[in-house]
Amino acid sequence: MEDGQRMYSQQGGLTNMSGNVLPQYNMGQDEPSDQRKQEIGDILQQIMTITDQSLDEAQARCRKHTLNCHRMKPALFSVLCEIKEKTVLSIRNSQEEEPPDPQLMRLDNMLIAEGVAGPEKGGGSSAAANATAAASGGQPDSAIEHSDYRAKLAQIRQIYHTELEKYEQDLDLSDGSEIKNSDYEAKLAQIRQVYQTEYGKYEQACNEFTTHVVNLLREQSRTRPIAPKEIERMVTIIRKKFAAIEMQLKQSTCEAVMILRSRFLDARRKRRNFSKQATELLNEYFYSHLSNPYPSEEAKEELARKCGITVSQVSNWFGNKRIRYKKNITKAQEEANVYAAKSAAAHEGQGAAGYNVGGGQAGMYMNLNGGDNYQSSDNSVGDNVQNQVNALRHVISQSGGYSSDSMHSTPASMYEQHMNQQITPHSRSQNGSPHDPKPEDSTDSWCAGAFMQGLDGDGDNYDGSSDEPGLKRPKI
DNA sequence: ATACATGATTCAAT
DNA sequence: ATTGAATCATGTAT
Repeated sequence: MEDGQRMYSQQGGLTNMSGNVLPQYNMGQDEPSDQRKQEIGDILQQIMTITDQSLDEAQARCRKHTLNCHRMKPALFSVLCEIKEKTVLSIRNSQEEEPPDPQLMRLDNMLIAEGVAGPEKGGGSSAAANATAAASGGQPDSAIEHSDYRAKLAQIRQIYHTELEKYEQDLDLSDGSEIKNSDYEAKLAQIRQVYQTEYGKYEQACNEFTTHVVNLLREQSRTRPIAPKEIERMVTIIRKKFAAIEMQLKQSTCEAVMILRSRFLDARRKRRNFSKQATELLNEYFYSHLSNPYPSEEAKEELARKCGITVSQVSNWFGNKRIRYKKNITKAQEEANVYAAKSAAAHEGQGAAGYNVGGGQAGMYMNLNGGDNYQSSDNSVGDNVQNQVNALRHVISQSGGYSSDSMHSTPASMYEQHMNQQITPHSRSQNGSPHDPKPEDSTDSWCAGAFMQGLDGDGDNYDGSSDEPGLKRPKI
């Protein structure tokens, strides 16, 4: 802005200055006739006044023409150039070459990171190419009037504003509620597309305008002295002004991406419980493969299909299940131990008869699990037996939670099976998915067993619609 | 209001 | 790439 004004005023000043200076030069040259002097005077007059007139006046062109055709023109022109040469030194040959705006760089980086402005992903480069092509191609010829520029500038500005509005509308991802994965992709693609279109337009407008101005200056340089450097400066000034628009565009895009992102993540965070049936199926699989609860990819797919959830969700579920099962087992073991010890001390013989299977195994598993340190909420495993029973029951209900009513057919056999495996460690098999990832040995490799027996837990599963939220587990 | 249950995410290890 | 572990965030029960 400041540069522009300075430049313009400088040019204006120059011409005025020439008005002061020129006569001296002229006096130095001896002119034969009064008529010539008269003509020169006219020319000077024209030169001096031409800057006071708006160039879009109709006669401007004709004046320029007459001026150009005047036989004294070359001489005057050279003189003007000479003068300008001297004055132009003060033009502050600021090369500056300021480093790229850090904020712009930041925005650029982010856009690239989000895949909005990246080089590939299609579209971007071609849009730019189109823009430049259009800019260089759609160039009307040199003589363009001032008003044209005004109009053009106004037009550009208007386009910019309307586009910005439209853009912001697009960003309004409305449909407040759920955003699914596909939605996210779609919206991101949309943003990218809008951005690229806008950027293309921006570039086109910038180039067009720059070319116009350059051409105008070239045209004028036939009449008044304009150094190539000045034109350069002009171009950089224009670019700078357009950079503000560019910045705005990029900023808007960044904001859009951020909004989209946060909303998407929020939506993704929402937890919907699986259907009762789904949980049942999962639990069924889990407990019937307790020795090796690592479903193969195919098994996962099947489970996913049956449960109406995604494979990722199945993976999530099994991941959570395994770890929680294990945790609860240890908890149960600890507490069962305490309980067993206490009850044994209390009434020697048949102490924890009902749990003794579990208690007996607990020691085993305890060894396996070594010093486990999950954050037990209350280790105040007090003296109250009832508390412990409750705790145990709770734990058990957690672990075996699925069985409730519909599974009456299997539990015994399942656990039996499991127990057997306890005893014979290297008995993979079962439905054994042949090459499962982890445990080369089913039984004691992954936390081994459980002891939840006859106690049924209420598989506390709630109902919920099963949509397809984010897929993270197997991040492919 | 609080605690718990549970699906999802993150992070490191392999 | 898959898993275990920790953690987050939310829905539900108390």
